[in-house]
Amino acid sequence: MSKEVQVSAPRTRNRWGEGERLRGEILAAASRLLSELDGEDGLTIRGVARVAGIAPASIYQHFTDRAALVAGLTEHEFVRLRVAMEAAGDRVDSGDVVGRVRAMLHASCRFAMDNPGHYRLMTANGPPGTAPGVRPAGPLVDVIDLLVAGFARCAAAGVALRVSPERAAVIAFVGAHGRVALFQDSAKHNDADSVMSFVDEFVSLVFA
Amino acid sequence: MSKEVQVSAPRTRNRWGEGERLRGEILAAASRLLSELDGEDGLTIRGVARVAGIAPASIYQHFTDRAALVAGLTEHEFVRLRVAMEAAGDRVDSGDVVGRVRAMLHASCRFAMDNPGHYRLMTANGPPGTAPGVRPAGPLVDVIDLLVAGFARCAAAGVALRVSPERAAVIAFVGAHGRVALFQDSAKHNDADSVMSFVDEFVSLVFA
DNA sequence: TGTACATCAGTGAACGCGCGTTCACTGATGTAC
DNA sequence: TGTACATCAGTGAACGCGCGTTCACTGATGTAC
Repeated sequence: MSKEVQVSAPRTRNRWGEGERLRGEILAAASRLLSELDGEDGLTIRGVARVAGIAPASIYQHFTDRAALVAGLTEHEFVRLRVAMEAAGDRVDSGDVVGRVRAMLHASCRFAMDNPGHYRLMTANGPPGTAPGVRPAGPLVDVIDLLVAGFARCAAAGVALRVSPERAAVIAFVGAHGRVALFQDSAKHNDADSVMSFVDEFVSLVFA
Repeated sequence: MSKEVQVSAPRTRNRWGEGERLRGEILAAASRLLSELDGEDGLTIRGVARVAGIAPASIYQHFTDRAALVAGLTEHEFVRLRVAMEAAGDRVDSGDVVGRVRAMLHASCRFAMDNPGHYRLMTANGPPGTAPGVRPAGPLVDVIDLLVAGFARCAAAGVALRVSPERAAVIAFVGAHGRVALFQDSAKHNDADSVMSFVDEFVSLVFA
């Protein structure tokens, strides 16, 4: 696999009042870069600028420094993940409550497998330390809340759970995450089918 | 927290024929460095040399390049993890088959929580891709095999499992890993007790 | 309508830094005769 | 026993590189009068 990264054609600058568009282009370039070279280390100001076809200095009009760029990208990708999970859930007949949960989990696995670099970035740096007693916030919690709601619908529909919906959600997500993360680079164990069936097996464990 | 890293006192060189000792000192220095600055990026040849109190060039007598140093450290830490898990298992009465499995899992969680940098290094770069059909090898598989044996002893002792011992081992380890990895930086959710009880809950799911 | 000025999007060149790696070396300790 | 040489553990200085960041700038487009 080549380490070369495609450099865009020379760009034409945005028109007056459309300067904010470059922010999006920068995030898109960063996202592309992270897909090709996985690992946050490869995600440099200069590298992103090269992919975006702009001068490194231009990035500083939209992000105060490298950390802000990485944070911006992370948030951007979390939105993508949540949207993908919700869409996958909605694609399943609303009567099939268990199927909806499974579909959301599958979507998160697919996201992780399709975007290993992004996923690592998103999960490597967890949410900042949370004071005890306070309900933690952060994008990860939002994702898990999607699953909590899903399991709660199962319980409401009369599907017996061995644990609470909150617990089930954490167990399922943690399991899916662990599975994908641990065998990320193992060709044999990370084909989509075996991951999905592992996750299904996992889910079935929380049901009575 | 200070970013300063304690620099050793000027060292006295090893005696004739004892040059190999420096290899161990280098690994120890690298390990220390990884404890204080977590993240593989901080693990530089020059940084390790500083901590070890030697010249950067000296590292090249024991490791061909930075990658070899990182690989050496990884292997070194995997040995530590396996030893810790085995010792924890042996500390439990051999009649308590379930307790032994739990103890091994707890030991792996404790290792991960005490050495987040090391653990990330060990699990971030999974084993190299394995050809389909071949049983994958690698240090991670060795760790999981410890658990497979543990669950197999449970089954042999008449404790009913909902899945095969192999499956149970993967599920338990993946769950523990996911739990620790996902909430690594979240103060509220990563105190030892809550991790251990989460893992116990997890383990109980695989039993009938 | 012209024209001076303000604002915008974006740049080129330079800075200092820490990095991995190489190379010829130093000085102590062993060995052959 | 002496002495020449080999081997060892480890070093100092230099190399070229890519990085994050800054700063004064350029040229196009809008606005005030």
